[in-house]
Amino acid sequence: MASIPDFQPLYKQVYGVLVQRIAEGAWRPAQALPSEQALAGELGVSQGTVRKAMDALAAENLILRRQGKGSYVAEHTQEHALFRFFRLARPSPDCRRITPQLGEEKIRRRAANETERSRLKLRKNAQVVELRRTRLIDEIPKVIEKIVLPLSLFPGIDKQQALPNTLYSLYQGVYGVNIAVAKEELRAILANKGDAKELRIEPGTPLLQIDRIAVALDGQPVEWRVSRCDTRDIVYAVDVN
Amino acid sequence: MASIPDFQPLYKQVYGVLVQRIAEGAWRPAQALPSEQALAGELGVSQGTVRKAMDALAAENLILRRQGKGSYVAEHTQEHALFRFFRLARPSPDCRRITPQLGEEKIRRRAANETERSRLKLRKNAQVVELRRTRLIDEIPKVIEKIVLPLSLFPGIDKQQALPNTLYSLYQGVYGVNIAVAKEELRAILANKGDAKELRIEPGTPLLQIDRIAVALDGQPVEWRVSRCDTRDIVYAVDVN
DNA sequence: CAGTGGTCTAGACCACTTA
DNA sequence: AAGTGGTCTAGACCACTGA
Repeated sequence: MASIPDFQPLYKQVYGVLVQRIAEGAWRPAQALPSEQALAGELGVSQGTVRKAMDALAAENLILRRQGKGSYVAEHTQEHALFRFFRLARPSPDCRRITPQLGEEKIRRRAANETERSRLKLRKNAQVVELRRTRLIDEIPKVIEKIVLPLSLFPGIDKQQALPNTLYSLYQGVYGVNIAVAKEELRAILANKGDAKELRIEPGTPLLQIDRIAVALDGQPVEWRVSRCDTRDIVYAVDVN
Repeated sequence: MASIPDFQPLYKQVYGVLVQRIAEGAWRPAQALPSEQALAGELGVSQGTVRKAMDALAAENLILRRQGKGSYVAEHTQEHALFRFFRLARPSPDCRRITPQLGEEKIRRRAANETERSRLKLRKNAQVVELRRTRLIDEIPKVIEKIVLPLSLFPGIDKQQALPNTLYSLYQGVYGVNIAVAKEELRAILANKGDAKELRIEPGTPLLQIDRIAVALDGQPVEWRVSRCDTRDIVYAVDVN
């Protein structure tokens, strides 16, 4: 009768506890979690149950397990975070992933507009930080990015010097914000005059626009990013399975 | 010393056996596999080991498990296959998936050109079937597709009447070809005159081009598909995690 | 009711890491 | 050598399905 969200299996409860602790920053990135035995003892379940929960965490790239060493909160290192979210590659049959360089960068603080409040679920009068930058491939600008962040989650990020290539490691390391998933929407558009100037191309060149909302472990949207890419020499690569 | 591909864990061997049997069509789609107990007995391992292998199969959508009933080879039904590979949706905040209708269709048989031989790993003189069709959304053509198949894998497919909306269920049901993954490459292009006519738009409209190679369970590329989409009202949606 | 997959436990042994 | 995760087993009980 009761349509209460029914009791979860033990291993899912354990999973939930661990996610919450990671989200709270109980264990810093790259720091070892307690061993399976220790957690099993603390939580009063068998080692196998903890294992199943931790295997699920590992499958979602939330932790990294290494035989003989231990389990670690997954670290958004430069390399890692790049290839997790940056999906541009050379077209087949080459298919090599691309490591982009950073180009020009402008950052400013301002009030959120209506679109931003809606996409990022912000209150009226919320402040955001807007970052615009270009990314270069082989020294040539190929991507322009507009990144919008709620200032409340990232206080003083606009005063930070030298933002890294992959912001997600900064979010995680400095602000304790772990990105769980990113929802992307792709479409084809035409370069306007501003795009054309920054990318050194003709207005009217087709561009791939990637509209991304990054969602943290707790389900809150924490970043809105719109990228425009010149895909004449590179492609956006996905594996569907 | 020996860098021989080392012995696999038992459950991976079991996994391999099961994949092979599915690929061979030992169990037809929608037909029940033997129970965990039965397989464990037959293969001489414990039930837990079979379970781990089958859980992996389920995680990859190769089989479907249902408590109380049994495990089934995943069926590429219309609904299923559509939402697995057809990623067009309405832009946020709506986000509903789109079910496209079928429009015009042309099919012909011919020799493979060099690009096709390379993409599909075909021999010289190989024959292919080329299918061109449009897909409608709300009665308006939004996508044009060019699909190229090796005739050797799909004999007589060009004589088939009434090709379904989702070809993958046909490949699986009639030809025993199970699609394991699809590798997609996306880029922005401009509509040429032919595109424009079929989509009833102006030449020079930006289109999202999706270049997909579908790979079967045995690793063979079995379909090359190039889709061109008018993404002014719809988007290609991806979740990255 | 019997049979299925889902959960949970307990314990064994192995492979790898570090000291 | 001690501690970690990885594999494997055996057996228990539960929840769901269908005859």
